[in-house]
Order: sequence, then structure tokens, then C-alpha cells
Amino acid sequence: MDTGNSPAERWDAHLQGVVDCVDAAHLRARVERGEHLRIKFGIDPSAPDIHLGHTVPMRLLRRWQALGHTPVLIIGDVTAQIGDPTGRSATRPQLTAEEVAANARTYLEQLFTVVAESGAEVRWQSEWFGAFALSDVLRLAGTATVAQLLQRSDFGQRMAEERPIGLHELLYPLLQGYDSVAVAADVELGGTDQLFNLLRGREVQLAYGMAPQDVVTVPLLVGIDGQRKMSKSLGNAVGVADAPDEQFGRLMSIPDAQILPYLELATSTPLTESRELARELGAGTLLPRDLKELMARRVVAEFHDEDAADRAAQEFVRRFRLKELPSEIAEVVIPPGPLDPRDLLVRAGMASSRSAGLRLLNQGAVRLGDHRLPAAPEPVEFPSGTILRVGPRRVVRLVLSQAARP
RNA sequence: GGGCGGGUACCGAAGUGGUCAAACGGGGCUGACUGUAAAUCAGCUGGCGUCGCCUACAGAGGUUCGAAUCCUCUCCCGCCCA
Repeated sequence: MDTGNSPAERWDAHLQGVVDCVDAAHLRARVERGEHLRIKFGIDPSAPDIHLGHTVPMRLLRRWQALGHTPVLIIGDVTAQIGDPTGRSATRPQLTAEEVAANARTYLEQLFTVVAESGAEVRWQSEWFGAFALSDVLRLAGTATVAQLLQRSDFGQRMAEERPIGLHELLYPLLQGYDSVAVAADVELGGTDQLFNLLRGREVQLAYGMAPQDVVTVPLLVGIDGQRKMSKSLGNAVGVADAPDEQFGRLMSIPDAQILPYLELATSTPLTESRELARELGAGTLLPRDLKELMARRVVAEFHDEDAADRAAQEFVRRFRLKELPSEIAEVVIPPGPLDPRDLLVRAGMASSRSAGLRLLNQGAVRLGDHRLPAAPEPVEFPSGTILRVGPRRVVRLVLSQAARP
């Protein structure tokens, strides 16, 4: 690695966006010496799609990759069948090998939109755990005490609340730690919530007579609800593979307080620029809405392209500021003839049942053409091509089927 | 093996004979408002031929005019002691 910079500058470049660093002095020395390091990054393929939260450590990995290090991506196909107990108050359902393999495929594909594929090493846990004998498991289990493993706050809390803890969950940090032995990791990288697991890797390496890896963590991205950590299952995530409109819209719904964190963590905005933008925001010369839009455009541009970002932004303004119809409207084919409004809603896919449809009608949520449909039970008739709107977001074009009924 | 506590709507969690389609919170949906798909406020949130009926409180039986609530058996889960 030769960035042409002084050792100290090189170290600074590594440190950008880092929260914890253990052992910082040790790592610094290696970096300043210009060593090429193997950077382990574990992937949990328990869900198929990557969201913005995952891209935070991935972004750091990319930066370090650019600085000359080797990303070692570990697909946790074995541990995914356990489910990381981190932050969990309950045992997670176990996945089958097939589910995990399928998830891993799409996951990798999406990961390589951030990290450069060339030069990266991809390893599957089953490479080493596949051949694990019981004696190996026992040896690994012998590297930690129950008390050490229970120190994790989520386990401690579960104990206190008399909630179940699976034995396999206890093993999780050890398995993940053994990965570091298997790939001879120099550094492991993850979100701050992974600190316990990452540190365990050091202990496992030591127990196997290997020099312990250094550990680096990055901040967690808060979900679009602005409250909890971003997570698919909490429904507050922005998926890397989501459609541009979807990404843009979801990003525009984050609370203002999250605009800067998102800009810094979820886009490639240079530090100097984001500082300047933060200053303008504070000074009131830049409106939160505009900065939010800038951030949202950058995210969309990164995972799609500039064009898509432009279109998504325009579409958003069109739909939610000007309250116009979207530029593309899905069509639904409806048989001709008078129709009970409730049935219309069900057939158009806007309501899951007639009762649900009635509720929408009662709430004044339904607009047919440019009329608000009353809750009256009278059947409605309309020409083909009529627009049906339900609430602010759902729009459909009704096309009458020409097939004459006997 | 013994003791104790549980299984309720999308999720969490009340309810221990009728006024329970089931409190409350979360989530979702809708309305108002808004720079916003945010925040806030309000409403809705099993189904159906809508003042009524049907299905529903792990499963199967039973007691009762009447059960999510009582009894019996079964299945599943948790904690503790050994």
C-alpha cells in the first residue's frame, strides 16, 4: 500500500467513521508500517436482501480496500442457521441450508455493488465447519466459560427475565470467532452491536495459538422511523435493491434529526462536504427538506444511477407535493356493469375484504375519477380508463373487460 | 423425575362465567395538517346479504340458559429444583 502520504495521514484515513478500535495502538503500528491486512467481514445470510444499515461497514471495507487491504468476506452459512442472538430478546427460527444458500447468492450480488469484487476473497463457513467433528466442537467450546458468554448484555437481560437462551445461541460468538482462525484475519470489522462477537474472535484466535485480530466498529444506522436500528423485520429499512421510487420515498420520510447521520453513513459524501452542509443546515441557509432530498438522491444514484435519482425525485414532488397522479399507473381489468363500491375495491386489489372496503369508504379514502365515493351502498358505473385512488398513495386505472358476458 | 407458570387477534400484552370480536401498546390503514410517505392530532383495524348473523381466544370433549374465562384429556412452550 502506498498512498504517498505520511504514516500518520494514512492512519487517519483508516480511522474515518470508526467508533471502536481494539487494539488501536497495535493496529496503528501495522498500518503505519504499510502492512497489507486481511480484513474480515462477516455476512449473515439469514435474510436475502441488504439494506442501507448493512452498507455502513461495507463502505468502510471499501475504503480500506482502496487503501490496499484485502476484504475477506465470510458467508455465515452455518451460523445463519442459528441466527445471531445479538439484540434479540427471543431465540430466532432456524433456517434451512437451501434458504441460506439462496439468501447468500443475492446478498453477495448486492454486496458487490459496494465492495469491489476483484481482489475480494469470499469464504463460506461450511468450508471449515463442514468438516468439524464433535471433538473440534468441544475444543472450541472449551475456549470460553459460560460466565464469559453470558456477559453479553442481551443474554444477561434474558436471564434476568427468565427467558430462554438456546445452547446454540451461546455457541454463536465462538463459531463466529473461529472464522477468524480459519481465515487468519488481521482485522475484523462490524457494527457497534457486534463488538462482543468481534472481541470474542480475538480470544478464540489466542486459544488456537494465533495472534489476535484487531477489531474495528462503525456506527449503526437508525431505521427510517428514527428510533430503532435499521432492520428488515422491523419494516424500517431501505433495501439496496429496492426500486428508486421506493428508496427515495422512504428516505424522504426519515425524521429531520436523521438527515445528517444518513448523509454521512449511507452516502459517499466526502467529510469536508458533509461538514459544510451541516454548517449551512445549522445556519438556516439550507432547508432540511432540501438536504434530505440531496441525501435521498445520492443514495438512489449510488444503487441505481443519476437518472433514476432524478426521476424518483421528480415523481416524488409530483405525487406528494403537487398531489398529481403518478406518471405510471397500474391497470386493473374489471368486468363492465354496475358494481358495489366495496366489490370494486376488492377487485381492484385495494381492500382485502368487503368489510375492509367499507371501512375505507366510510373514511372517505376512495376517489373514483375526480369524485370522492360516498359510503352509500349504491352500485357505481364508470367508463373504461377511470382512475381509482385510495388514500394518498394507491392509484389504479380501471379497464373494463370487453369480453361481453353471455 | 419433581414443582411452578404459560399458550388470546399482525406482534406484544390484559381479560379468569354473561355488558368480549375481546382493554392497552406497537404495527398497519385512513382523515386533518405539513417541505415531507416525518412529527402532531383524530378515526379505523375478523368476516358476511351493515341495527343482525357467522367464525375466533392451542386442540378435542364436557358442565352451564350462557365459557376466552369452570372441568377432563391431548399437544406445545418457559422457568426453578433434582
